[in-house]
Amino acid sequence: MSIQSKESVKVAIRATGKIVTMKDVARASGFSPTTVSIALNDAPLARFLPEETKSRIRLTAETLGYRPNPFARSLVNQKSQMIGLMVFDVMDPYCTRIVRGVESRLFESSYVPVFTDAHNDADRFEQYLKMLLDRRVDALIIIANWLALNNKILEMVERRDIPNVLIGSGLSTSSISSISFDNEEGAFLAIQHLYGLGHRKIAFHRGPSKLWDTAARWNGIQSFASLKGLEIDPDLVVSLRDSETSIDSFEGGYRSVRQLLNAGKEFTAFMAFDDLSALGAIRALKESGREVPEDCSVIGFDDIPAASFCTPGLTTIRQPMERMGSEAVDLVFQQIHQTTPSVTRNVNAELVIRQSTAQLPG
Amino acid sequence: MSIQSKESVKVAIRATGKIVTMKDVARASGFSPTTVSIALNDAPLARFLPEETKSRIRLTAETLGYRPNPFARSLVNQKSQMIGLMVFDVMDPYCTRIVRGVESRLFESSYVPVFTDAHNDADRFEQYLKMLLDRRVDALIIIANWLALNNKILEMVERRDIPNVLIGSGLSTSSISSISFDNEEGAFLAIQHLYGLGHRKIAFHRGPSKLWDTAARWNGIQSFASLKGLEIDPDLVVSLRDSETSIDSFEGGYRSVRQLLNAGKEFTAFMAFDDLSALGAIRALKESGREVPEDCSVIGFDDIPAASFCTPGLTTIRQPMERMGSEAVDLVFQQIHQTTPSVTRNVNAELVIRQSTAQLPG
DNA sequence: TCCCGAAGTTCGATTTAAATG
DNA sequence: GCATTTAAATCGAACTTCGGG
Repeated sequence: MSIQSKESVKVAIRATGKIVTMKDVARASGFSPTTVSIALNDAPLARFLPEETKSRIRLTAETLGYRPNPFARSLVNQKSQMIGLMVFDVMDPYCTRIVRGVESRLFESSYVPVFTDAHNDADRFEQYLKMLLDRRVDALIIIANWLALNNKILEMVERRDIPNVLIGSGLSTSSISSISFDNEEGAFLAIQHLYGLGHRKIAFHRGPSKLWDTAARWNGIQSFASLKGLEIDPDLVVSLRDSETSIDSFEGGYRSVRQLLNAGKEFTAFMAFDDLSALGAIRALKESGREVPEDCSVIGFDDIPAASFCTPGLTTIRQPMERMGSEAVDLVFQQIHQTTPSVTRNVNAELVIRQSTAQLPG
Repeated sequence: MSIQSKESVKVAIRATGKIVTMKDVARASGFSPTTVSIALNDAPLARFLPEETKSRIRLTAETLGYRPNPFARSLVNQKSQMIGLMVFDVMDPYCTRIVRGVESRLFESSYVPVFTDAHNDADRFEQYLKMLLDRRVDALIIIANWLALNNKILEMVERRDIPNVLIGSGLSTSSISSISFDNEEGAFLAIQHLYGLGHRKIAFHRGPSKLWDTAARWNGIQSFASLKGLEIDPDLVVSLRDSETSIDSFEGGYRSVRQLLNAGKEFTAFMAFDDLSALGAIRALKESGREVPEDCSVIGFDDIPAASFCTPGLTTIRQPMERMGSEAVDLVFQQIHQTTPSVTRNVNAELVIRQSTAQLPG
């Protein structure tokens, strides 16, 4: 009786916001904390507990509104059930869709992402890395491009020996996993598309030399060119500057096309480094009185959201970013659960045809 | 001597990845764990410790590479140093910039955001809410629009009595803080701009009735109209459907304009509900052979990134989203540190003039 | 010996109350 | 009694070991 009345007090306390602990469940159910723990976690020993006991414990836990304290739990098993998500720039539409992919897959699990954004700055990245490590995240998912190549950072990750995966960088070592996109194939598809529409005088926009992707895409272009005997006019090749951050590439595309136009170069198609620079290119073309795609076809790379929202819709090479995100999660889970060695997984490119490219008249 | 050699063993162990605890620092420095804790945290009692002691402890902690275990710490002081960030849809460009704002301000503190994305789904939102609460986040920052109005959810937040702030919803109660945007002012500025350019036959695009913003913006429009004696032709008012999620509004804008055009309505300007629907409107106009802004001016709302990347650049009402994000952080910190009551803070609208609006000829 | 259940230790810190010279 | 330092309790759960029927 007195126990009963104590319990109703407890329930009243909970309603006022007090936290219910396992001990409370134990008291209320009449079992010891040990038994409660075993029952609620379906621990190995739980097979010896009669169903009656287990269900009674579960019931009281339920009615008391018991929720295990994650800190206590993490303290004993040394797992945070959190994964560190490191992005180089959320404002970059490229990141956004990857984040979505990561989040979606993570939601199905009991893990939760701790979000960090490096603002395209290596120092900030490093600080965040330390923070995440201090917080004992169970794994690291890194969306890196410009700054991924900072060796100091990679070494930090390697030394900690923490499950990890790099998204969107060709790099991978014996202790660093990565999801990489087939840039070469993507560029090949892009130029193939333009070529198929009859274009021969194509202007090319190379990315920043610092960026891994640049070389790979250029290889794709060259392999198609040599396959078809297409000549690439060096005068029609412009490069994005290294200093530019991802979001600046709009400006870069704009400037590059103006530069070509001012120099009086003739071309019927422009293959941009990415979607943002393609949009910049379109702006420059329109300002000079040229219509897209009537006077000049433009093709981008990435398939960011804006590519479909602009008019004309931008033909582009789609990176399956959401899938890259979810596969990254799969990869770190493998490492967490089965201590799998690091691997590299590759995803394919896809051509998305919209309205910015058209058959060359004549 | 033997102590010394033990220590070098310890250091060797650290190099192989073993974790250094406070006890290790105590042993190595020759003080008790208590003293170490006091010294490293600059606890009140630290003022009784001689500088000599403190610095020696700090030094050994440093050389041993000691990092406090966050779980143990959280366990005693019942604080996670994490804040829950709840977004209704990361893919929505509206969210992205707010996330940046939140992250930026948070970086300066020792807090870290746990990221969740509701995918515009109330159930998913609720599940995430429970997860975050179970994880004992110290506060909640919620970017909500469509689904914020779900009372069940708000009640959950209220009952938990956890520091919180809602971004982008007019709502606020005695226990829910919010950052709200002056939609009325924004809409006023927009129509004022069009009016100032000479437009009188303006088509309006109302948002979904479910959405708080819709009514506020409409008020802004009407107050300007009555101020200037401008007549609003009911035939030129179209509404976005409720079922549409944020990202669908492109389609909504497109359909609305086609609808007007098919019905043979005449208008020289179109005031969209948001940027995405404005971009949809532009597509519809161009497909019908109308040029923007020559044949029809278009104004958006929000100032998402794509607004500046498209050609013509979209004139729009800018919501200071990054600031809203960082102010949200300020608000929850106030609640965490000084247990301030809930408040509502308002931020102002700003007109951003680009190329999609022009003086009415004649 | 077989269930079933519990006491006690551990995780790594913070904090109170007390002890040392 | 003062200036320093520390033993011991605590946070909440998991797990190992041990005892009673």
